[in-house]
Amino acid sequence: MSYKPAGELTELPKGHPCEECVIRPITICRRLDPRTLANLRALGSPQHLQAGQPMFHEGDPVKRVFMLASGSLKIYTLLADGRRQVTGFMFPGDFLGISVDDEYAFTAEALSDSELWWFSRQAFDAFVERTPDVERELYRLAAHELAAAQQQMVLLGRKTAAERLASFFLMLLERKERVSGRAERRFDLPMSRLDIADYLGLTKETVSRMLALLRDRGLIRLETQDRVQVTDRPGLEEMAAGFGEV
Amino acid sequence: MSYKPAGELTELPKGHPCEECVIRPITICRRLDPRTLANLRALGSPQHLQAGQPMFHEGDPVKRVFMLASGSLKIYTLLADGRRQVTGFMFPGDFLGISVDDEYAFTAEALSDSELWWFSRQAFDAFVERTPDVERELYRLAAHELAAAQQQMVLLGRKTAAERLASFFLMLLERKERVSGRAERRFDLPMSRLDIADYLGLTKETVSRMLALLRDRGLIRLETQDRVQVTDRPGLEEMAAGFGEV
DNA sequence: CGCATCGTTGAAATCGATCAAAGTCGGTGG
DNA sequence: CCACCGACTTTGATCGATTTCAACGATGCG
Repeated sequence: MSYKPAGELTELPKGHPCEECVIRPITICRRLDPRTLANLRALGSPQHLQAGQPMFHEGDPVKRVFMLASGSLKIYTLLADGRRQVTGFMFPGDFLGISVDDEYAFTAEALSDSELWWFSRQAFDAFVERTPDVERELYRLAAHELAAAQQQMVLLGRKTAAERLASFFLMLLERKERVSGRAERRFDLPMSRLDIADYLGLTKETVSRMLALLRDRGLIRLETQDRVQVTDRPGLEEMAAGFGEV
Repeated sequence: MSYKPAGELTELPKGHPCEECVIRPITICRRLDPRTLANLRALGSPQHLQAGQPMFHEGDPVKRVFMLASGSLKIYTLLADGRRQVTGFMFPGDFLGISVDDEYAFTAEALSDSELWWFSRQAFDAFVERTPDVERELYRLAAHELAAAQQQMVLLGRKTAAERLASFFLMLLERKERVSGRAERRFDLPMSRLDIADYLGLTKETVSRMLALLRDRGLIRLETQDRVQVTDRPGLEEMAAGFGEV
């Protein structure tokens, strides 16, 4: 195991504006800048995940901290009878696994072949202990994620199926823009229709139908099954905000 | 204005297990112990809110940090056409208002006549700056709240109306137990049926019907319109977990 | 090329929403 | 003390958005 002292993780961009930060419940999922990412590659231990392979399960003890280097993951919780709620997706650069509890309250599973680096939990904790500013950074990230969680509650509690899908697409587009730093017109859907449905509190059939609806209204175009082009962004934003129909 | 230097806020119980901690999106809502509460009463400035009166609105600049001393509040977000999602309720001892952003992304409104104490945002920030352990405490609280937010996503995305109400009741009961430190059989509903509906992503009529259903199944009894007695807790827990019917 | 998986589309069913009316509660004033 | 008023809650009947069930189509891999 090529683990190195956590004290070397000083390259974490503490003052970074971090608008693209994403934290998962009881986790930090954070987009790191490329330079830092390169540094972390050297410090952590690599791990490969094939598409569909779980990174950990609900109830697993929390022993590691992860950073996703390539690929994508879904994070979900199951009810006893199999109903599933996807609570988030992870993309390259996201950081995950910090927790105050002893067990994961969810499962993380690779959507596509993925590569990640990990650090032992206790070493990371020690690093945080030694580096006071990181504490603030973690808190700031958590606060951002709380805001995102609140938005998702509005989506799940009060938005229609079409509004949910429009909101989801805008989220993916905006995230891509924050990462690339420039306006984007298209984005990928690395997850299945079922994954999207379980994220939006719908069924895969409804997702498929709403996809057709957005397409027929000229808001989007499906370049391929897993690639979307936004053809009318203001229209999509109206739809997401609840002005799609009266 | 009787504001005092934030440096005197050293009575915050940093090592406190904090299982009853509640944080609202972009906020910390934290149950403080009675001794600390007494200290804060002396340090902060008091404010009264009558039932129905908003504490602040979405878009207000975040200038203060609040602690609820008595009464209760609801926190909600509105969509453009008036649809409302209540994202949380605040109870005595909860702490609220820490944010990394400059504006509130929600509205907080008193459910009943309430009393709260506030501290200026910058003074509180300065206090946090000066007291490194508080940073960790804040982060720990945020992580707890993220776990709660995830649970709420499962509720809103995948639970039936009856399951939502059962889950909500158990939440209120468990919260009361954490605060009192002993088993409880009853709890109050300071919020209206509409508030409950907007929290659970339902309508007030459905809430009323599900209330009748839980009552008719012998899981609860309505002592008064706003006071519930749990008569079959295992049954209520089954219902909340999704085993109510197959 | 054929199979398996995933996605789309159609028809019927259902849960919760909406519309409507009656009941309850607390407060107010006669 | 009681009658009335208004707001909230409950209950009933119907409606509709989304789900469920079913079949068909597309895509990708061996």
